[in-house]
Amino acid sequence: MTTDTTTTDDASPGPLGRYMDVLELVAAFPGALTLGDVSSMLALPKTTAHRLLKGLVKAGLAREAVGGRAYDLGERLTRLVHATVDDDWLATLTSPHLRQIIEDWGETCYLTRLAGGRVVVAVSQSPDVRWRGYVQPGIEMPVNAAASAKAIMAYQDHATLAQALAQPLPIVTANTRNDTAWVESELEAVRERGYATCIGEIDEGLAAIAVPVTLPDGMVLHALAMTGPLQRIMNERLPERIDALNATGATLAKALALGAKIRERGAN
Amino acid sequence: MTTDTTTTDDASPGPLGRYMDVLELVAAFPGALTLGDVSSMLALPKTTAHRLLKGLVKAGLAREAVGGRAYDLGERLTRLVHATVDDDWLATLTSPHLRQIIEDWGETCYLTRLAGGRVVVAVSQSPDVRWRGYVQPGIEMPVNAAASAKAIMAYQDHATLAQALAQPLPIVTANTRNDTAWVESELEAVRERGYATCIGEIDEGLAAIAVPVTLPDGMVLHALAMTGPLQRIMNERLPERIDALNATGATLAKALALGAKIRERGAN
DNA sequence: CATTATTGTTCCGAAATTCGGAATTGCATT
DNA sequence: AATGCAATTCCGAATTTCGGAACAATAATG
Repeated sequence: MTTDTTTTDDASPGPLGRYMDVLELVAAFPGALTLGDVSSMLALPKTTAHRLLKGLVKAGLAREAVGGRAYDLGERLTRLVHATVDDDWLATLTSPHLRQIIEDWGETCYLTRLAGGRVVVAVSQSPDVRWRGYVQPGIEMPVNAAASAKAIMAYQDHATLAQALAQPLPIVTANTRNDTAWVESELEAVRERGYATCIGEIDEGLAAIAVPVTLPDGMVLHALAMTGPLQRIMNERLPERIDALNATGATLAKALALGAKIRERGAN
Repeated sequence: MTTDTTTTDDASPGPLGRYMDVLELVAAFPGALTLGDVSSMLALPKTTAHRLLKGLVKAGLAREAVGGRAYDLGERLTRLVHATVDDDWLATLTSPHLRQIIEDWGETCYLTRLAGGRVVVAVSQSPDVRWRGYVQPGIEMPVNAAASAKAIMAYQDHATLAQALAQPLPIVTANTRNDTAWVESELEAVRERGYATCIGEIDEGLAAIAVPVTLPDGMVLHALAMTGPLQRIMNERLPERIDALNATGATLAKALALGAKIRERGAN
């Protein structure tokens, strides 16, 4: 009778829950994770672990390593992501420019884009490997906290903005605010200054600045951002940083527009 | 023959089969696929489609678009891939060099690496978007056909090679051979010439050439390859191409070794 | 503004699946 | 040979899924 009420319990792992746990583990130790490892690390009976792994393999999410005694990720998984995220060509197009910023400033910078009403990271470049985990392609940037999201949302029509604000806005640190009025005032400030900030609203010690990337037709679908330790980002050289971002942003806008046109031409 | 559903039936979709079908569909129309679409396209009852979609959402593989009336891919999916394929830093490191080749030769080129006994694409750059589908990161290169796989496998110890040859070797075109003896002679030829070829063995009209990337310690874990239409790749300028690949390969070897060292240092 | 289509969601019994303990096979080491 | 360990198969009990039908919510229409 251990089954509690669980009517429409949102917190339940769902049918795929354990499969995902295993998959996550496989991803953590690709090509080196054995059945026994899964069994003991997740405290699952050997039989169950075995069935889950085989299920993943059959689904194409995982595959057995050549030795046969280990598992790693399946092709289907990577294919799914790369097929969907057409940020692929976008990365090719913009990486050099982002790298230029790194050389000049030594800070992590990234390009975000509006996708399905959300702002997600499209391309990111960092001088330090340890930043990789922070801004990964595909990660969503909340409107009420991230500079890059503010920079984009400040230039959307009312409907898009309203939808975004209707979503639950996360509270991450003590500096995060999630009341609609505040967000709107923040966006107004962005429109006045021409750039957006995130001051300890996602991580206490970190700050980010972002500028909108305005396409030739006047639309803003992307933002270019730079992030790093709060003191270093928000120091007296801030105006210079903004100028640099704006300059690169203008270049990117042209490249993006051209890229979209070429891509469209090929999609017949 | 106990029952109709045979016990170890390899062709069965498995428990995740229908989930994957739905996920595939979501990936095909990200942010625009509605419940009804899934239901009718996969000929599933509305109820079933609904349950599958919710399951995917709960697992983090999909998520509802902001409007609430559509679905797109979840963050977890992209995160899994990007976290696993630590080709992430590798891409950062090598993309510029690959792009240089594109500028010089106008052909698709890519870097493969040995991962868990298989050769998989790590980074790929192409002048033409339409090539994207061909060589995508994560895709496996068969030892008996792909130039990049031959280039790597030619320099592995006997055990590794034996394991690779023990795998089922795919026949893709009329030019594909999959007998072990032939593969070994092909690898011997690679060691003599210093480069590997794939002449219509994966696609009738396409060819590829690849050189091993020899790391400072003498190990070969990567290959650098160029691919394109058969007549264009295998023409009289072939020696020049090989030279170009070798030159870039030497550069990459240093960069890779350094990158690995840095990465190792940070993993404490 | 009322009405009608359309789409998304909940309910629930029947059916099929998973669950995991125990026994078996296969592989590598001593 | 013999042993130890990991992977796999077997199978009854229990939980889950399956999908038709009713229901609710939203968009389209008169």
